[in-house]
Amino acid sequence: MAATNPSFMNGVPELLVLRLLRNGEMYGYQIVQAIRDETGEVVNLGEGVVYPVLHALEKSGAITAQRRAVNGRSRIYYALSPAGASRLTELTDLWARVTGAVQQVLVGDAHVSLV
Amino acid sequence: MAATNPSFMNGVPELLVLRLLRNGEMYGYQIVQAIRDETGEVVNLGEGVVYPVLHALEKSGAITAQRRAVNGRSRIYYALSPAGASRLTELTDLWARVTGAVQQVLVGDAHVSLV
DNA sequence: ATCAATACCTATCAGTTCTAGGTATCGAGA
DNA sequence: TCTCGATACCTAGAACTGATAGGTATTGAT
Repeated sequence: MAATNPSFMNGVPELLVLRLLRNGEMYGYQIVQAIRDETGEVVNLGEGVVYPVLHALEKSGAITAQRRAVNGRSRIYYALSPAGASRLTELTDLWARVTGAVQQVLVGDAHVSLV
Repeated sequence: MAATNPSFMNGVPELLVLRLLRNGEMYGYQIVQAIRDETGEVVNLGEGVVYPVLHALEKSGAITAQRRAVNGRSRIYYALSPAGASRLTELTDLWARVTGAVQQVLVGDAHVSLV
């Protein structure tokens, strides 16, 4: 990151996880699948990516964890905290700003070579 | 990267540089400023980022370099090669796919928690 | 004479994602 | 019964890349 530059797509996993949790609690394995499914497999984050993100988010207080047994399977359900909601808003804004800025370059013809 | 996952925003600097050069040749310092200006300072890539990208692109044959003196200043002008144009198309597509996929998650309400 | 701007460069740090494993349970099918 | 795929969790280390922080040299303005 840096005060100057908004760490590009770094944080995309974080953004996706937070956004998914906004619709209700989910557990890790489910999140992994949801990301794969909802993006039409364009984005396919492995468990090795998602779990550490979840742990970091929990540690930072953005989400809360609650172990629960369902169908004889132990799952850890995560829920968005108020702090997490703020963080989500923040990241969503950043995402919009950055993609918008890049898009502007992609579309624009501002620059014209005068050699 | 990986066969499975399209290295997120990694490559944004590369994408921006290639796109700028599509409008005509430019030199490094100019590119740094163009990125800053055209993105309204949202994206501000330092010279330490841009120059290495230029060198890598030249090495891979995506752009060609030509040293020229202008106003007593030595500049290295870069121009897009056909290979670079292909690469640009490729990256632009990837960019659209990834941002589209993320957007889909950001907007969608597909997931509903049934607990 | 100094200092900001121009114009180039590289080495190293820092941060994240990806890979590649590992454990354990459940249910279906051979 | 035994196996194997799916479910569900986890971590360590590799790999990549952008960011930082320097460095050199010239021009032109104060």
